[in-house]
Amino acid sequence: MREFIAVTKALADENRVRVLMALRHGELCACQIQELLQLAPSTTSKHMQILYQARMVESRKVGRWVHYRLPEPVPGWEFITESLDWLERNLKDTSIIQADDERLKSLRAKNRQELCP
Amino acid sequence: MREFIAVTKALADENRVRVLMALRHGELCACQIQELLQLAPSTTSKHMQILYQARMVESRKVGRWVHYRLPEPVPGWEFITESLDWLERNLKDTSIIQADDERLKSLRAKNRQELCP
DNA sequence: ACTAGATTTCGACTATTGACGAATCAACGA
DNA sequence: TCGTTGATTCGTCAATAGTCGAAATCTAGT
Repeated sequence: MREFIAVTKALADENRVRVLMALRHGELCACQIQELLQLAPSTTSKHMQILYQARMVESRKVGRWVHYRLPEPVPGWEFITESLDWLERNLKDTSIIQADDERLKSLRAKNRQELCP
Repeated sequence: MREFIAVTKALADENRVRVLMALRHGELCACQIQELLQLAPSTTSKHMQILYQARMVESRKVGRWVHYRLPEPVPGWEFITESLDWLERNLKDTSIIQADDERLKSLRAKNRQELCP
């Protein structure tokens, strides 16, 4: 129950929901997430920490850069992937997410070089 | 998106999740919910208000008594019933909910008379 | 070792939220 | 009408949460 509530609390913020929706297209670097959300680096880091602790994202470090992605399905933790499916089904056509998806195209293309050199 | 976040915020509290799980067995009166949660009447009322405004519960008034129940499915609001299904699938076997279910048996039986005379 | 860049941690501030008791409102019965 | 009861609203407090800038940490290159 405690882990479940950690997930529901993680979902109770629009910026974090936007991050999860962005990650459904594939891994993103912390700098790309920060650029997407237009938040301070520290705020972005704090949000990612909450998602990480709720096991809603996984991360790997490449040099200075941290890449986040959605988690692999794990037996016993189906409620996490189910919640992510629930987000996708219901939010993929909303204007905020579609605007984010649009911006993500350029963010993913060019900012691999400019944002994460 | 705003309504969706209202739902995720409503889910971000254990007591409110417990209420929703309790309501899956059928309608409850405010006094029964209050008894189940062991919270002050004002706190209980505030929680139910949050659930009501997120459209996660419906209510009807009978004299002094207010009865709450889970909402009927409404086209365009599938994310609500989907969230409730998500709760049920993943929490019905947890100890907190099972303990609640046990207490609900007596609450539903006797307290129709003692709690809501 | 020094510099630069990315990220995290820290501290402060503001906003939000959960909890309570008191006050208020609505309904009911004498 | 008045007193009682159930529920809601209001006000207060403490805790939590989102945000920022500064500082610290980590990594890489020279």
